[in-house]
Amino acid sequence: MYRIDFNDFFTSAFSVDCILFGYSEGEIKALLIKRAMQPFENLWAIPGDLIYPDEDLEQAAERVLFELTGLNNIAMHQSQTFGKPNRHPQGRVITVSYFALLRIEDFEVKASSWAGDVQWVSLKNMPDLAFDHNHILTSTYEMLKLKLQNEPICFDLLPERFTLNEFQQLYEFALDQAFDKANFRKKIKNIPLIAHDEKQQNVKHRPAKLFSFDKKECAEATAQNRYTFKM
Amino acid sequence: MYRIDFNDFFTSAFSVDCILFGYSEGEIKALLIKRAMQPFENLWAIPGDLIYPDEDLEQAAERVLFELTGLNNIAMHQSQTFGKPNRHPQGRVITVSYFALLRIEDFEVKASSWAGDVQWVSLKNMPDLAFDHNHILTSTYEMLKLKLQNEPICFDLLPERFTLNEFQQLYEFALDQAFDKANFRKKIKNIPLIAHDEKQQNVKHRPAKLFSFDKKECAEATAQNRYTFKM
DNA sequence: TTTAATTATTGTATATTGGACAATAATTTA
DNA sequence: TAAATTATTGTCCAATATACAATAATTAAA
Repeated sequence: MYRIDFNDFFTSAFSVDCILFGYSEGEIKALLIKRAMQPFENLWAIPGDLIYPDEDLEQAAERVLFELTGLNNIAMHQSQTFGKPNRHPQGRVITVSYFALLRIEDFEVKASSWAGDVQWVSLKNMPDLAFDHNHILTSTYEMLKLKLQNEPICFDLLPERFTLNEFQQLYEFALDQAFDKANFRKKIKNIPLIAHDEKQQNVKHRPAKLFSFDKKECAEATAQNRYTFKM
Repeated sequence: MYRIDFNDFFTSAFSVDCILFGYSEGEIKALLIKRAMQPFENLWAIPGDLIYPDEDLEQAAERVLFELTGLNNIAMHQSQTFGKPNRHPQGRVITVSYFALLRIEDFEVKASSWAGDVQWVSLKNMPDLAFDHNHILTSTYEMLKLKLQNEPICFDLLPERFTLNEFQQLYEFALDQAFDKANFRKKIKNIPLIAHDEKQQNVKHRPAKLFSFDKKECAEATAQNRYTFKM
């Protein structure tokens, strides 16, 4: 069989595209940049970058996130890989998409060298994006919904201590679906939470109790299939 | 030895690794090859190959499958992408894993140029594999279980017409879990099946009715979240 | 201090689903 | 014709889900 030389294969690049999901004003949004360079100059796009030759994939995703937001220590989750031969006009670039969930209020985005403008855009009002980014965004949102219900990623979005209402709202925004308060609390009974004595501050009504996530117990439960995040 | 040039990102290669899952004798197995070349010569490995520069990812996965089994028209499903910088001793190779479900009896595997031997190996009896293939295999099996319960991939494994028992056995083998016949039939009520008048042939007992999968109705139902494959 | 307003939290009654198991039906083989 | 085998359907009880109501805790205004 005909085989081209091994080194001839080393003519491609790979990139990560980082989809940052957040919610505010009752909508789930993605952080987009306005491209400051060709190709697709001035079009909105998912922030991403080529991966350095000695860099791990997840490491690259976290670097892009840091450059854009200054945020460290946010876990990025792998979604899917996109590699149609002509998806990038300047060469063969296969891209791995990663996503994270963020609290929009928690930080300020900074335009970086490769981004002229940065903005949170509602998924329901998405313009035409650069490259195949509309497709990547849609697929990754599906993956978010799938993983949210099968892995303990919900806690990446919440602050260390949170109220059960905040927990519920996360599901409501992400899945775009309303839940009954009382029933939601029943469903999460097998998710290991730690109840604290501490309460919400500075609210104009009865303050809610604060909870945190029991990571140790959850790791055990996960291994034994004892929890579910299915709503 | 391959040398990294930091100024040129186009110095990496991509491969696909194809995990073929099948079942026989009450066990779920993966098709492995014995490597006929360096590196990891003589070790068992997941069949895979570098992606040609003008080749789509899925196309590459299907090519590898065809070279190994002679099978066409089998849908390959993307699982995850693995890219630790040193996972391949000869250079930076990022690999995208794909999987398919097959009926072991339906075809004969052929050793190809790059495979000295080919064998179905039970997941419960897995030796040390080449590269990071044990890790890839484990992750991909988890993805199989996840997707089986969230997407209509179960029908890729079954023949066009199948009995409800065959349908049930697929779940039992893939998830490694037994189900009650009567209850299984209740659970699949929202999966759109077409009942035929035709029956099983050449069985030594009451023949079962044959069913097929209503792809059109399922596409609609999928879009509207009206079905579930959750067991 | 009292009361209205607001939200948190818990409870209850009913409907729906899940699981164990039994009953019946259809076919082949002796 | 009967025994054997497997398919298919039904039933009872337990568990879970859903709708909705009741109670509790707190703030703010009267």
